[in-house]
Amino acid sequence: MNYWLMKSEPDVFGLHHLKDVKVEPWDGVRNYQARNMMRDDMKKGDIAFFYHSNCDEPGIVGLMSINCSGYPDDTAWDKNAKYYDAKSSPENPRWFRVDVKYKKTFKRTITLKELKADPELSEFKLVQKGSRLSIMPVSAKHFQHILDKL
DNA sequence: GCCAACGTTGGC
DNA sequence: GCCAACGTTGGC
Repeated sequence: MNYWLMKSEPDVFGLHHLKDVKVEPWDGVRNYQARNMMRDDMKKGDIAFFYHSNCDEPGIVGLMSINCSGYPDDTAWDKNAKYYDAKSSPENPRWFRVDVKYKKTFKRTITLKELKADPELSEFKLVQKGSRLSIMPVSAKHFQHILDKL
């Protein structure tokens, strides 16, 4: 089983939204590195941190599980969709998504500030300079270490 | 294949 | 709202 961290802006789609709907496609990702992870590496049963970005208190707010491994993101060929991409088609899909399932809301946010201050997490991509990946792997060791902060 | 211009992300 | 960092695009 693998561990992940996935970012979302709470004003657009936050953990509270996922809690309401339980299961949701993680669509609209238009970045090749993130796509490759969803397409090739994410498996049903994997666990992911839900990270709130672009907000007052950026950080990890809870847990979800991967409910379905990667499959084509059909919003890419929906002309009315925000992330429409003319180069993607049902015959030759360029973008992929997974389904995520709500698992848990933490009692408090594990803030980015806190993660950055932890020397044991210096190798964690999230805290490294200029990291903009919206989806990233988390080692089992880092995952447990972060959970232990609660 | 280089690289300048442009767009996006996301912390602050 | 600013801007640093990074990814993508497209001319050459």
